[in-house]
Amino acid sequence: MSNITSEDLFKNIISHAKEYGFIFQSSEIYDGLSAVYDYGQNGSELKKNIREYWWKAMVQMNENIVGIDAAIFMHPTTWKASGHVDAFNDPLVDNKDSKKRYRADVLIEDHLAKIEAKISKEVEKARTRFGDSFNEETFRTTNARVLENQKKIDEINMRFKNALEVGDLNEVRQIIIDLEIVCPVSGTRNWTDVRQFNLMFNTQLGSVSEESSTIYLRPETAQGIFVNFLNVQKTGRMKIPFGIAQTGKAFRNEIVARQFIFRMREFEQMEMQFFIKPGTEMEWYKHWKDVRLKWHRSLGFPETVHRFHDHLKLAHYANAACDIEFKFPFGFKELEGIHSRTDFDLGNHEKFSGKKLQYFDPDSGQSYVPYVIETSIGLDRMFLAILSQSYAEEKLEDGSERVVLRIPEFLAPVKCAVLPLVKKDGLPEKAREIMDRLKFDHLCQYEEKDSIGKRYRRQDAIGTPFCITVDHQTLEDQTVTIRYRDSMVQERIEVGSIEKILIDKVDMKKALRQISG
RNA sequence: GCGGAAGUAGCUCAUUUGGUAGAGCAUCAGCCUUCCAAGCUGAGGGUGGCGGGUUCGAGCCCCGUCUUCCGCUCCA
Repeated sequence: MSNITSEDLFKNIISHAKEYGFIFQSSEIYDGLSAVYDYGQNGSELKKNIREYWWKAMVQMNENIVGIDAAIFMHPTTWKASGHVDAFNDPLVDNKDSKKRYRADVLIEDHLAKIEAKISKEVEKARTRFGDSFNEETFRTTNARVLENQKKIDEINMRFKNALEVGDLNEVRQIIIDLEIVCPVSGTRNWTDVRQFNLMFNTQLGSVSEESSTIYLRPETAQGIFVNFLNVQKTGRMKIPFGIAQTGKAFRNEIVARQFIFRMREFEQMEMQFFIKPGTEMEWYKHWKDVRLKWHRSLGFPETVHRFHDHLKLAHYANAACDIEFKFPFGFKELEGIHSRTDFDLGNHEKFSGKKLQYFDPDSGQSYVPYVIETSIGLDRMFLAILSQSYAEEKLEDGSERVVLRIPEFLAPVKCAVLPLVKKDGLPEKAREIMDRLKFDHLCQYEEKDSIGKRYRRQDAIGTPFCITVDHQTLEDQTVTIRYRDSMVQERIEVGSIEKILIDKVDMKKALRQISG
């Protein structure tokens, strides 16, 4: 459809996802939960297949990459070491007029700096007045105006410190109001409440609340790999370079979460941390960029839907970083990140745990903290990429319309539908017989309700790549028609050859061969 | 988070100053038997997002709340 806007298209994809059992809003009967979604009967299959394809491509196809499955709960110190506790724990306040958001502590500190500047000015004035005989120390401890300002600073500091310690955000707001701090943009004092935006969800470990300690739901899976670096390296006798892969849920308390499953509070990551010798990071960085792009391209979508986006402003842990972006209906957006994380994580875990996280290099006879190249892809985003790229509204030659999901065959939720042309004359029995054989290899569906055309359309809508139709001729010569989702072409094939043909067409092997060459 | 819009059956939508809620499609049962949706008959399904208020009476008016969408803002 050429005249459909991308906004409408995206809306249609979302309703299609719900109508055909791919994605439901979480807790919908209770009005839903914002930015949390459930995968339905078809969605969970597609998601599982994507995960499996990633896992095979990363772990099964690479001798030097192994997988783990670390717990979501981790020791709280993990997140101090990773930088998540400090970096994402700020009290924020908005100015209602300018709509600008500020860190409350920064506003107050800026105000303190202004008072501090006043003091410095007094000191400088005095210095020029008194010349060589000037004693700054004495001046600072005796001058009335300096003392008054210093007293102000101390009082504010004390008040602010207390407020933060007891977590009294109203008091923080009151400080801003009492100090008559204005917004640099609007110049007004029209402030919202001060709010704490924590990136991480926390919960209690321990059944009795008084004895319990606060732990976090992991905001990324990577740290589960880093804290197990030594365990895996030693028990697996891994030699650098080697990688550890993991898929699993992560949780982020997003301030604004939107665009369907693109940004969710609970989501699944597929990550691989590749441990290397320091100094070799740029070549490995390039290597994994190439490898990962190849993986994406192996799905057979047009090359124009992917592009690299290099990060100019780097995160605290990285010395090179880029995204593989995908052309979603709402524009190019990050799908996978490839980061050169240096020895930031392992180094910090060494510091915080007091354990040596080093690798002994037998060639050089030296130990070092390995550098890390990370590949990190959002499974839910990958799901959305495949869903939106596969979705097509078609006008057929006879004037009718169909909605079809051209999901790569080996990822499709249902691989094959078995359909008796009519619901009598022994055709259902024959179809059941075929179904019972195929189900050992693939997830298949049997359908006998409604006209054959209607059933084909239903299978198109969930992306089933093949339909096997049993008709009267089948009973005579043991042949059926196989009907292709994308072309709608039908062929007559022998019943006995169905299994072989299907396996050939839906096997993941073909795609894996493509990326391993 | 701020501003705007919306929420009626599984879906798309009606119900013209407030007077006991309807259609199409879908679903289910039966009939028909036909290789690309839309044949016939019948049935089920809604305390109008939720809570409160005004009123003799609220899907409709008012307030709150939840969810979604759009714009802004934020994003390791």
